[in-house]
Parts: sequence; structure tokens; C-alpha cells
Amino acid sequence: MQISKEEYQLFKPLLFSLAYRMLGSVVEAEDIVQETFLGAYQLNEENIKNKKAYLCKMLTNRCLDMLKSARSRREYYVGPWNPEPLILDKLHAFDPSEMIIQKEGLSIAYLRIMEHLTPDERAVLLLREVFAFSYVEIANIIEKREENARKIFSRAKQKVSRIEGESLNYKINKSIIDRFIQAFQTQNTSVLLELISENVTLYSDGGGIVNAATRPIVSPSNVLALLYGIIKKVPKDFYFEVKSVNYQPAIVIFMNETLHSIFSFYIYNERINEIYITMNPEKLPIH
DNA sequence: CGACTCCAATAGTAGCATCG
DNA sequence: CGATGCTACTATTGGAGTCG
Repeated sequence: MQISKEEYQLFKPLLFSLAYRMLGSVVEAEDIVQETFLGAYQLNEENIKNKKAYLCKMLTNRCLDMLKSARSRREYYVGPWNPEPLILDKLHAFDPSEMIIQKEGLSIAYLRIMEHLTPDERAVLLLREVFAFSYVEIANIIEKREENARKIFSRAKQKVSRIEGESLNYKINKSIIDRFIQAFQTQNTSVLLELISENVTLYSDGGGIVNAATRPIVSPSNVLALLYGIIKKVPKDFYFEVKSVNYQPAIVIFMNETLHSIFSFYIYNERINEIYITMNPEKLPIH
């Protein structure tokens, strides 16, 4: 297949964003995008009418293979699994167009929901909602019947419904996080309790490599106890910044001049419902 | 230990209701 | 009318338990 420089520039961010949403991993997504382009160059077919759909098909199938084989691996993962954070505008860095659709769908909370879906459901949901393919095209991509594609989509939709249409407003969420930090630094427990939901859950992903809670922490008292515990132990050269991670405000923590962890949040009704701490060094980009 | 059965959960299909 | 999404039914799968 012939792919011009322009087409490559156009399709690369699209494919990356599809793969990243499917896999929750920046590294794996980048690999798969490269593989897909290499595979496409080697194709002899010159009469492919819809290159975009064809590339998505190749990519989707690779992702599905990887998900199906990774499913067993994920079972051996120590503790909660969080998606690999996407810091700064990695996508924008090589994307001038409007191709990056629906940034809300890139929040850590959303990606974590995706984990509850089967590989097929993920693929269909993304192709439909984010990339606006028709059911006929989707059926062609995943090699199933059109009716079935619709069914898979509606099932997927049901599972993710709880996160649909909610306030993923960056400014509002940032102000909540700022107040949270402020209250935390002054150890103002009553304000903290106003900012977090009564069924708050904290997922801390250390990947079995660094110390992290091996199961989710539930309830405000337990979560605050854990956070207070962390703050007591931090070294002097600790500092943090509030940055855009997955297009949502997050707290990025540095220790000894290196990136130590990232705190992401799922905020609903102006309260923190879920906290995701990513400490697994394999998921933190090196600066 | 492998082979077998059974059951529950999931995937797939047919057909119908709704809406523009 | 076609596109969509739903319900209700059927088929398939995978895992737990059991037996030889």
C-alpha cells in the first residue's frame, strides 16, 4: 500500500489514539502503530478504497490479539492496574489536525472503565463513538456481522454508562484539586471530607515493583489515613506540580529530582470519587 | 493427572419498536 | 423508508467439580 507523507501524518495520531485507548499503554500503542505501518507498506494491494478503515482494521486486529494474550498476563499483575499516564500533549506534538477527537474519553477514569469490557467490546465502542465508523464498517473491521456489531456496541455502552456525560470539565476539576491540596497541606480534615465522596476509592498501581497498596482502598477515613501516612514519610527534596495528564488535571510528584508518582482523579458532582496513584516505574516516563 | 460432565456467563441471531 | 437500539431467544465457551 502506498502511504504518502501527508497520509502518514494524518493517520499516525489517529491510530495511536485508538491503540492507546484499547491497550492503556503508551509503549505498546506506539509499537503497534509502527508495526501497522510497516505491514501496510508491504501490502501489494494497490486498490484499497478506504485506507483509513483498512489501517484501523489492521491495527484493531493487532490490538485484539495483544489483549487476548495479555488478559492472562494481567491476572498475575500485583495490585490494581492503572492505565499508563499520558503526560503533556504527546498527541498534539505530532498532530496539527482536529483528529484527536473526544479528549474526555482519554481520562484515566474512562480508560480504567475500559478494563471491564471484553476486547471486542472495546474495539466496537471506540470505533463507533470516537472514530464514528458506521456499523457496516465496524463489522468489516472486526469480521463479524453488522447486527452483532450493534449488539456488542450496546452492551459496551451499558457497561460504561456510569461515566457518560459527566463533568470532565478541566477548570472545575482543577479548582477542586487545588482546594484538595490546600486542605491537605493544612491537614484540614473537615474540608477534605467535603471534597471527597463518601464512597471514594483509591487505586494504587505499583506493578509489584515498588511498594503500593495491593488492593483498592475504600472509604474516606481509610483513604485519608493512607494519604496522611504518605506525607509523613516524604523526603525534603519532594515537590509536585499540577499538570495535564490524560487531558485531566493531575498531581505529578517528584522526589530526588525524578518523577516518582502521578495522582489522577475521577471527579463526579464536584467531589473526588476515585483516586489513581501510578507508581509503577515502567509506566512513568523518564525525563 | 487427564478426561468428562455440567452449569453459568458470555457471544451471537432474529425480530420488533422507535425515530428521523 | 432506512438506521438504530432493544428484547428475547439460542449457541458457544470456559471453568469448577467429579470420576476413573
